[in-house]
Amino acid sequence: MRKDGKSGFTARGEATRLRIIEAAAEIVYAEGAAGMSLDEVMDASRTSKSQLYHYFCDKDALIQEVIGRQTRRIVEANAPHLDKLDSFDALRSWCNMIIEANRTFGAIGGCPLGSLASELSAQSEQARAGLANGFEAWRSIIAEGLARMKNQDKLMPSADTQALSMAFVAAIQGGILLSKTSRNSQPLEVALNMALSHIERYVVAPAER
Amino acid sequence: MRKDGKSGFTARGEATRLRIIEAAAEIVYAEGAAGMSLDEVMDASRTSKSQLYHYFCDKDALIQEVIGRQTRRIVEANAPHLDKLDSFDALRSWCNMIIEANRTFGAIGGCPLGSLASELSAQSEQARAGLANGFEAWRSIIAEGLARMKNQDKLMPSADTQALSMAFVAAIQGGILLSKTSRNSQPLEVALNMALSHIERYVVAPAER
DNA sequence: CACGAATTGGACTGTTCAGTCCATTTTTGG
DNA sequence: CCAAAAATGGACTGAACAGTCCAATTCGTG
Repeated sequence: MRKDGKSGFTARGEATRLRIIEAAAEIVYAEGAAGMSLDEVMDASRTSKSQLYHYFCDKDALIQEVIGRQTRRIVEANAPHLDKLDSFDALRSWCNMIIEANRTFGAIGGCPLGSLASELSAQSEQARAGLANGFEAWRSIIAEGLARMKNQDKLMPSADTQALSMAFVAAIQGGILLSKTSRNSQPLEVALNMALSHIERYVVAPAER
Repeated sequence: MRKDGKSGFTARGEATRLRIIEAAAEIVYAEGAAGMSLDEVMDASRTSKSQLYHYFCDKDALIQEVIGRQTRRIVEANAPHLDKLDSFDALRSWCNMIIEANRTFGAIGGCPLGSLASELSAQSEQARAGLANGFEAWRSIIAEGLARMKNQDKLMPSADTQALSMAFVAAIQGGILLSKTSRNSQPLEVALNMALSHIERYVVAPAER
């Protein structure tokens, strides 16, 4: 047995494992965790039952991996924007990216993390904890971006970056949910405008700095 | 056959029908629509299979009734507060009611409408439409309350009550989702504070009126 | 190359579930 | 009180599904 990293799987095995998670993530996004059948995953990932149970101890374990993958994807998609947050305009353009992304991919399925959180938080403590970590990771990079703005004197010292970032995630989630339900991007736009205004109160006017 | 109202069922039949909807609503709230089995509904409502199919053409039709029931309950719970909205403080105390209600009943299950919307909007066009109506009914009574405040010169004429009410529902939904996932009421509180501040900008100061 | 480990194929099982069907009981209106 | 309609009981069916199991194949390494 060759040890590649610490996974205990060979390169081929690891590739299969990833293919399964990828396929499962898509199906979960489209049909929910309860709606995903292992047969569908087998078809979509070109694997067999024994492979599924070779790499994951049961369906719940696979769902848990899907949660991790979706968290990583969201953080990866947002970090580039948040890492160079240096003005209120930059914040606004990040919001526009979210609106655009929702229009393009999420108009029907919504936020992959939000949908899973809604479905699983009350059903599985393990899933709930994983999803809470996911939201926290997301909120955290937003908070860091805001903190950076504060350090650059773009935001007032009184701005509570922890609370502001949390409110932002809430606005995103609520907006996406209403947009998905009404099939209209307006609720998300309205919610993000609220979140932006909320932060705008703490923006330091150019003259002041 | 006696015609009671327009339902086509006798009083006993109508009572059975309601008992089924009530039981289904509780189970759906606890386990989701996909997680609800008809056998559970039968047990909880003390009915048989044939009764379920006598009153509802299939499971989807029953779920649709559950959506209607939950909408009505939310509107009924909020209307008393929103009908006498006459100050920013009244708005604030309505928010406190929401936080309290969430702590008491919804800490685990979240918002019955929000959870269903998240689960079903992408799966069933009929359910999505029903849920969109539900959110719209809720938003609408909030908008009416804000409009009343505007008529009483408590809010500036420039306040867009339609957009403000929509943002409020988004904040509620996002806050409830994060609170349910993190098992902490703080996200909901933070989100509602944001929504309140957002409206506070349009409050007419006592001196001005 | 050979041997053990990793990987894969796929049949099989037991359960759960939505939906069907027919028989029985209860109620209603004349 | 009696026929017709409404309401109910509950067995049954077929499909979907998670999970098990054993055999076959491929791969890595000495």
